[in-house]
Amino acid sequence: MTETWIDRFPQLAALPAEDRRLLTERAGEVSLPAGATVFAPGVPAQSFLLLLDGTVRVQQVSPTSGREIVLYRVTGGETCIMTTACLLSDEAYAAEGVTETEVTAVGIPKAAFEDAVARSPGFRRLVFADYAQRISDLMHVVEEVAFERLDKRLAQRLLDLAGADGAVLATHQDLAAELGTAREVVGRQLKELERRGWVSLARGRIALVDPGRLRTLARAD
Amino acid sequence: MTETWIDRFPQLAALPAEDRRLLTERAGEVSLPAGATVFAPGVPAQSFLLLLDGTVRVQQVSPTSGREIVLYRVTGGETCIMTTACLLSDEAYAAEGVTETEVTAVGIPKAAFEDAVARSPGFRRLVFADYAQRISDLMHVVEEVAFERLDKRLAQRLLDLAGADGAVLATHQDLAAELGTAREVVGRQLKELERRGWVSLARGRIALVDPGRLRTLARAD
DNA sequence: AGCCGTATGTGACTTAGTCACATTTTCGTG
DNA sequence: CACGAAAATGTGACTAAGTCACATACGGCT
Repeated sequence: MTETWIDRFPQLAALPAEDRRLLTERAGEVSLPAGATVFAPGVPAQSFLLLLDGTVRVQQVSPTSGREIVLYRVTGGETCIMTTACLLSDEAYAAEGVTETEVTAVGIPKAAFEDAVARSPGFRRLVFADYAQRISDLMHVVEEVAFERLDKRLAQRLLDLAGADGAVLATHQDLAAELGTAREVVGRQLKELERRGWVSLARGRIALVDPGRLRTLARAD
Repeated sequence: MTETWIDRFPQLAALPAEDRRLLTERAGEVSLPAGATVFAPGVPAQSFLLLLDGTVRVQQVSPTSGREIVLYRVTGGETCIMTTACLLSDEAYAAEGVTETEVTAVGIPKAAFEDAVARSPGFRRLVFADYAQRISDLMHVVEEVAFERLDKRLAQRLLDLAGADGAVLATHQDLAAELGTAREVVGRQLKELERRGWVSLARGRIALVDPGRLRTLARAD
């Protein structure tokens, strides 16, 4: 038997052969360049999406101020419940999904998805687990925005976004959109972190000089 | 055939008799007094809940400041996805559900729920639609907290919470918990609304004197 | 009438967001 | 290589929101 995408996900690979055939037979692999819009308000989705490689950033855009906030990211092995939800219930969302890297994914047509949910307990578990995860993510965003201080949230984001070289490649505007705040505010916060010697700033790049201190700030009550 | 709870929900009543039996046979009606905790962090749920009467308020409590914010309300005909999600994927939530009125609900055991999801496309649609609705609710909260002004949000809440007599029975603390802010802030906002003659204040009661103006404020960009 | 718990009020202060610009950096093109 | 445009960042003055530490006020009970 040939190696298929399904073997790359433990929960799916563990399914009975019958269930796996159900999925592989009717699913098609798709690939998207970085920066592509996966879904957006007013654009109905037509298939259930399971990511293989890359990441999709899901963000909400303010209808009024034009400000943005990142809700969560979808990565390999995860499903994009926004498309699923649109597919299954015609809810209109104010969110949009954008690929951050090149992305390969598997698209399962609506009918095949329904079949799989009906016939495969394992697949069902996967889908529900993803919903639960996203709800958890959203609640975490609410908690942060409503209750946490911005310096703490920024420190956490910098740590999350840092590459292997300990630097974040992002503009102040990018970070403002991560946190749902304004560019100037991020600029001032970053300058304060630089004053303390915890980061060093360059155009489009923030080097984390003292990740330890940042971590302490991010964990502070 | 006797009238059962299932007949009260169009989506469920429309199911084939077979599917309906699946649900009614193994489900039990429960009833809770006002103010009861339906679920809370650390308390695992054991059945899928479908509300018949009353409302459950789902809120998030800040681990740090002790502040709260209301996420959404579950009312008749809706399911409590928090319990569902816990049931199906062991996610730990920071949210809690509290009955606001006396509540009657139907509890469907995990196994029966799984069966129904597998066998009944209509039931499946109901469950997924509820998930979609809650995700939509949560995104709305994020949008409000991150992007909207407090006076606007307060005006909207007052209109939402007003009884038939055009008054809201709530303390400043209650309203602060609705909006995820602090009591003093609500107090000041209310006083400003009173100064403008749009509401009149009494202990534990806010009378909406000029709902039209409040609506305009709530809709303002 | 006096008491107690709950609800509300207040001022001073910090943090965050807004607005209207000024300045700097980068990069492609002539 | 200079030039100009676009993108990124800086700044000050101001408003909005949240925090803290209290002071009062009210309602119902004994």
